Amino acid sequence: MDLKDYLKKKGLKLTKQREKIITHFLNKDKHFSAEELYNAMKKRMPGVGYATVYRTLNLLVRAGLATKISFGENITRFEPLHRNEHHDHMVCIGCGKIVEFKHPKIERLQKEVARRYNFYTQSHALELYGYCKKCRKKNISKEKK
Amino acid sequence: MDLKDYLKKKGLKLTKQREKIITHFLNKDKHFSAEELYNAMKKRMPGVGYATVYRTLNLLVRAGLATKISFGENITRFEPLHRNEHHDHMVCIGCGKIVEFKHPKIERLQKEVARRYNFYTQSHALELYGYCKKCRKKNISKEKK
DNA sequence: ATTTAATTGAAAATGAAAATCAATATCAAC
DNA sequence: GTTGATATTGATTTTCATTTTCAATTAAAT
Ligand SMILES: [Mn+2]
Ligand SMILES: [Mn+2]
Ligand SMILES: [Zn+2]
Ligand SMILES: [Zn+2]
Repeated sequence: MDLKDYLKKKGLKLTKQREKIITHFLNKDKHFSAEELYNAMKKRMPGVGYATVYRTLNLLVRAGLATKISFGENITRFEPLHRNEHHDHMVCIGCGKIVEFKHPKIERLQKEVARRYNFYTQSHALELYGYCKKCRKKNISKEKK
Repeated sequence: MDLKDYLKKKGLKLTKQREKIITHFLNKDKHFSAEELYNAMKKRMPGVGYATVYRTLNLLVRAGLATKISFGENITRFEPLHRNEHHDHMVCIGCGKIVEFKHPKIERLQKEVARRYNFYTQSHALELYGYCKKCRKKNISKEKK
């Protein structure tokens, strides 16, 4: 964990709640919303406050250990960055399932477009919205009724 | 305008404010936020209410003449759909400028990935965040100071 | 012109996220 | 280990974007 380095550098403290929230967040490989993470933490730390979860999540972003992402809902989600492998997302609008994928060729073509427009890209977001295999099947059987 | 068809079909009415808001929105080729459009309309229709702008924008989405998009800010933007040509976006995080681009090859590769994962794509979002040429220059000259 | 239902603007309500603040916990210095 | 400065906590309030409510107004079909 080079979180400790960050905290020391900034004169911040490692509290019990931070430790537990961060451990939970970084271990589960999910795209947590603040609410989801809060609910998960309540079970292990009944006293936690909502605000602490928000604060910790933002701390992780500042420390470079997480990023904010949004999947078309009007809520912010957070994604651990410790694996540090860039990827994009497929989001099932039926069940909410999120599938990660990599596609180097697409990445390359994105750079190409940017260059064409004299645009200096810092980050990008690519999301496919649709139905996963399961939800697709469900939809088809519904339509038949 | 096949907006009138939609209104008739749904038993809705074409009011003065709707007419003006919609005309303004569809003519300017911008990615309006509700607030921006409200401010633009206030000048032409001092009495308009904020709620009416929101309602009209949502009406356009329901009618299939606009879509909601979000560019990483925590506000919703609306994009006219009348040209009906799909495109993706480059967003300048310096000046807010939005550049539209098309890249059929990227689109094709997206479909390919989806197929690979048995994912049935309904829509997608691809946004490049970075600096436009102008803002790039500004940044460089700042760094030198 | 009459009637009916949709629409409007103002204000209140909502929901996610951030800010406030008094009480508490961390941790570096002793 | 104790102390003390200061960062953090949880509860609460505030903010901000968006939606809802509601009484008054307006569109448009008859
Ligand atoms: Mn991911
Ligand atoms: Mn556009
Ligand atoms: Zn699904
Ligand atoms: Zn710019």
